[in-house]
Amino acid sequence: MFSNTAKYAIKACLFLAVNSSEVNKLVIKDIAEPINVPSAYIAKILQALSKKDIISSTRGPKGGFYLTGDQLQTKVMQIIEAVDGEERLNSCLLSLEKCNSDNPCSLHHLVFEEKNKINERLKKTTLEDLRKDIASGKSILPL
Amino acid sequence: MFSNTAKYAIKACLFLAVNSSEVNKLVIKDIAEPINVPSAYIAKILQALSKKDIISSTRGPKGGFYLTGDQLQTKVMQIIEAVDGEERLNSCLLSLEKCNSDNPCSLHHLVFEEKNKINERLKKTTLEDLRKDIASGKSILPL
DNA sequence: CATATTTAAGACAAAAATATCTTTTTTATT
DNA sequence: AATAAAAAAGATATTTTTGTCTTAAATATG
Repeated sequence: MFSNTAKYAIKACLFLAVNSSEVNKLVIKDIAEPINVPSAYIAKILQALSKKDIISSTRGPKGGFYLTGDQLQTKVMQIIEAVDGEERLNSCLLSLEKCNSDNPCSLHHLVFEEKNKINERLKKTTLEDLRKDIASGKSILPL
Repeated sequence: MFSNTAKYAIKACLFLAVNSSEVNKLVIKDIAEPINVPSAYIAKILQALSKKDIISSTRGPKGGFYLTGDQLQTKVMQIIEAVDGEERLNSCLLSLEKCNSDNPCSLHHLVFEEKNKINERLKKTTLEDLRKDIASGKSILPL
């Protein structure tokens, strides 16, 4: 469905949403270990997310990664697109260039509606939403 | 969503469903070109599908690939699983080992229902079903 | 200002997926 | 029986994804 990189990115952002703040920054090691992702690799991903302003970072002693209030409003889809590009989730199941409802590939109607629903949710759901679910016990932090 | 290999496999099977029969076998070149997949690569995939009895083949002059009546009843999901393995479509979005409704990862409830619906359809829909859709103009052959 | 700590950047490495090439086996036809 | 056509099998090559390592830049603190 999405790449490993995207999964890692979502896990890391969620972990930051739950555990970080502007006054409680987290260093790479303290993110990588709990979410169970190679630390040099997640470092690269966090770097990319930071460059796209999806997360925040400061260097030096007492530095680390964190989310601002604004960044808690990031949609899950934005994270996915930031690392996987826009294509991946929106492309046709059979990779046809112009598959759409007027010119549907053979699997189009099998998945169209549900795929759209999922995409709509990913576009609507924010890190803050997910954080609340975790806080209330509705879901668990991904480890 | 699924691998390139799975997409290629589905395309090839659909092409066979529409264009082949026990008395009208197709050689690799005549499958690879129309569906726009590298012929040496689709050859390997067809080999694997043939070994799993999802398609049929005979060697030598007048040989080639084709589907039997029984094989037209193959479910799309069987093709996907034959090349991608069972994991890919059933695994958790965040790759948690034990994500389920009792122990849901943070994205679980965002996609659970729709993912299930899609999977159910892929498990139910046969090549013959898709062939009919194509014959009736409801969808197009993937090229 | 020197030092230590942290992310940023860039080069490099390994593994997996995708793709190709060569040889072998099967089989229809002459 | 010889030949040619086709898939099967296996080896190799390329590309992409995933992962690591090294050096540079920034910054807090003594």
